[in-house]
Amino acid sequence: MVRKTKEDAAITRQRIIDAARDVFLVRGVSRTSMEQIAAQAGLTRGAIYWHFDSKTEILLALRERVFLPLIDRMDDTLLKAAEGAEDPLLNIERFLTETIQVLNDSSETRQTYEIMMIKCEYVDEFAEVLQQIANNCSNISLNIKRAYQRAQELDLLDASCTPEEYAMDTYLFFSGLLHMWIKDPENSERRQQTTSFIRSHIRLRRKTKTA
Amino acid sequence: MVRKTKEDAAITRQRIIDAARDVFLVRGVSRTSMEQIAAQAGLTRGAIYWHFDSKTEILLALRERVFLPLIDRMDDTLLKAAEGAEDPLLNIERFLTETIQVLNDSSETRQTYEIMMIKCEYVDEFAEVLQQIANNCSNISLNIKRAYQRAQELDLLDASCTPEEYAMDTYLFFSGLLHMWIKDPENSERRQQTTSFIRSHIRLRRKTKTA
DNA sequence: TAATATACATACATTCACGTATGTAAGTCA
DNA sequence: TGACTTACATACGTGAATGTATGTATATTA
Repeated sequence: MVRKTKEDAAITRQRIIDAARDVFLVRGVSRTSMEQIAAQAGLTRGAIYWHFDSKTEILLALRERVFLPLIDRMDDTLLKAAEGAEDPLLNIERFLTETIQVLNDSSETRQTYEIMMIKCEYVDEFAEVLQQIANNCSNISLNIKRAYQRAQELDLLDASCTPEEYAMDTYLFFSGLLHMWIKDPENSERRQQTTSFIRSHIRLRRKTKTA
Repeated sequence: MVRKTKEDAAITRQRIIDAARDVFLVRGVSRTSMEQIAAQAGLTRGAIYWHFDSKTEILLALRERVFLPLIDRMDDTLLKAAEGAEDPLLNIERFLTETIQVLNDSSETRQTYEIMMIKCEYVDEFAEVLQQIANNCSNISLNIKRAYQRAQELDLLDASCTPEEYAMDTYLFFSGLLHMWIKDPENSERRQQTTSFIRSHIRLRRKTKTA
């Protein structure tokens, strides 16, 4: 069994990505060798070098496979919050909850996030990834702001802050929440309270909160 | 000039740490070799191996030198917030502002944070560092909670959330703020607005905000 | 069905970083 | 003042990872 069909090759490629994710998670990206990835995938380095030019490309493939769908999903939810007829605050809450839910449901996503957050060094070729992430984040930030502006139009917002201020506060909350969630051990108390944290965060912003 | 006095040796040790910080920041911890650190410090690997057993020990020394003082300072400020006679909310705000101020003023602190956040992989020996950081954070989190409880006793808190909820929200805000601050480029717009972000975060919690 | 491209495995050469061993001049101490 | 220790520099051996070159059996295609 040497030469495979195209479908087989696609499966092999995915096997490599999955294997890399497993090894990256345990050994960190830098300390992971091509040999280790190959062994985990039940292949040799030759196979890996045929599918990928370098370890960096594997990591990029790993990232694209998880980040892009999630970013799209987040953008969608937030766009609904900004333009939909429904309660924008509820939609922002939904955006936060859904994102955490994805991490909860998909171990692939969860592990990839963990690798990108605390098992990877952003230098040289990888500095640009940080820039891409920043771009995604600023887009999310913008959409959160729009949603809050919509909420203000609907007179749902407490008057103590501007939509811009609420948006930044929520963005920073979200960022902190992701980091906490990833770094906390599985089934930790805080992880399970996440939904509650999100609810109180949103509750703070509602006009009728003292009613 | 070979053998130095004890003071000279201490200076050399510090030179190594400073050099390591410079190289770590550019090349990342894993890609940095002892040789590169030595060159940056104007020494040879022999000197480094005399002062440190491994690269990990240099990184730990680098961390201790910056983290411990900052953690102490944060604990102090928060303790004052929880026990002092002054407005606890103002003291929480001060805690946030002061911490960012340290990052602003001390390039050593700023660079060390950047290394720990995005130029370092938390695996093997370094997994325990993550645990230590978690412990520090949970202590900070606890003190924030106490400060909010004190604020509630003084009837300064808006009633929409409990002190625990406010504390977690502030902790997550703080965490997100640090990450944003470190990742943003120098003199970025957001970095300069940090004080404003903090103010509105605290303003949200004040009872008299609608007055 | 022959030619060619594909999907790997195997083999090889090179580099690089590491740890250690050894050298050495100056400081320290009795 | 001599013996010992310190604070490094230098030299050496080793393993590990890398990239590439080559081999090869099977798909694919004309």
